[in-house]
Amino acid sequence: MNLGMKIVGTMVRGKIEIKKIENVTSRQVTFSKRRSGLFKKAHELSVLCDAQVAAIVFSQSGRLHEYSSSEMEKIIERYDNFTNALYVTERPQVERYLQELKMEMNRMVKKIDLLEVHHRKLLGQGLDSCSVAELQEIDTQIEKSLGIVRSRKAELYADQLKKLKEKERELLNERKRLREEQIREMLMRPVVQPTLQICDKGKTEDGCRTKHSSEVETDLFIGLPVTRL
Amino acid sequence: MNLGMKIVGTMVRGKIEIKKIENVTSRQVTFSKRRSGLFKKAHELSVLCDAQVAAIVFSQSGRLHEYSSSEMEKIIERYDNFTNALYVTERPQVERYLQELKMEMNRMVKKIDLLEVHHRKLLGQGLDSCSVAELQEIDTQIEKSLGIVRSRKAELYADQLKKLKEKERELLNERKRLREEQIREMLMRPVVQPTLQICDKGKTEDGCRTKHSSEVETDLFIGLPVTRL
DNA sequence: AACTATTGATAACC
DNA sequence: TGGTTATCAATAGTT
Repeated sequence: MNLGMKIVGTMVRGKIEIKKIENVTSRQVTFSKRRSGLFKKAHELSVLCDAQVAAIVFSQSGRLHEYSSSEMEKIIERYDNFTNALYVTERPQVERYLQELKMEMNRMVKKIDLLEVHHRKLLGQGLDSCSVAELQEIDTQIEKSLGIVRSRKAELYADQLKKLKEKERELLNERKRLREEQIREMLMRPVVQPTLQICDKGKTEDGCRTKHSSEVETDLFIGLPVTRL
Repeated sequence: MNLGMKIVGTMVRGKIEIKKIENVTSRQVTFSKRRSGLFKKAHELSVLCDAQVAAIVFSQSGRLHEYSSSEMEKIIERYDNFTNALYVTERPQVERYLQELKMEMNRMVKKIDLLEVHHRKLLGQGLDSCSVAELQEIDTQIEKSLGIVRSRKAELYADQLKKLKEKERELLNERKRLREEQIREMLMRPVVQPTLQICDKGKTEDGCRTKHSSEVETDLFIGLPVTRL
């Protein structure tokens, strides 16, 4: 009956290209129809196949439309499980944890403040707000500390002194022992040795030179014999 | 050609009831076909109407199938915005935030430790690990602090002293002023007053008696006239 | 919002 | 799975 009204050409009634509908009214109508169609299909799928189905649609105007065969949050949570995202239901736990962290930080800030105030007072800063009684207390405290520090210092000095004395004694002993050994060696050594020469003082221009404050009258030169040109 | 094969009764080919398909194979086939149909419809909706569309489907076997016209996480995030849930995509942000908090806490812990160590040293505790140089430094610091505290104390004492002296002077001035005023009042008072009588010395047995070291020879009696019987 | 010609989807079957 | 077809469902264009 409507044959005469048919639009000429290939564009027959009902067939459309899948591309954005430019006519606003037409687009809105189509959106409404197809949206309900989509949700109907989603529902049928969920029922027929016992599947969990969710569909979320934001219209161009920004309005939210949704279908879900069961609670949407449950489905998104399940989806998140699959995609390793943060669970929606983790929120309370995360928030509790954040709360705890923040409280802990507050405690620390307070502790730092207290410490710093006291610390500064011990350093003689920010005393303007102190009463005489407070000042007296700090004075007492500092004096006590000074006493402790000084006695500790004295202790350390005494220790060091003791150690130095011990070392001195050791060194003296060592020197004595070395000197005795040297003399013994000199006396026991055969008169002629290949790598050992007796030189006159100051005659070596090169090589190691060892000098002992000993009673031995000649220096000993240890090493290769000096080649004289 | 297939007419003879038609299922008898009302259930003609192509028409089905929307209820769970019990035949497993049939259900799987239907699921597959309808799922792709759903996604196709979703896609067409998004293109035709310039909408943001997402579809999430869990098959009964637990497999995830999804369609989204743009990034799924963006869509879910937008959805969460509407429903006041924790954004799925917040996870990285939350984790970064947690990291920062923890680093901040570490910094604070270190600061507290440092402060406490120094603080204890200023209090003369835990000096065992200190070298002589450190001890000397602490000694110097403490002595300096003691100087500051004491000068502050001295300052406060001086202040108090000054204030006391001022008060004393004020009190003295006040006393002087009061006395002078009293005298002035006495001198300026008229000689005869209804309530003022001149009496002979010692003659009044009763009433108030005021005695001034003045040149006035007679005493002044202030009060009701004595009734002589 | 309702209508209907037409296309699109899909159940049943292969 | 993938293809075919009869049939029903969806919907574009219209009222």
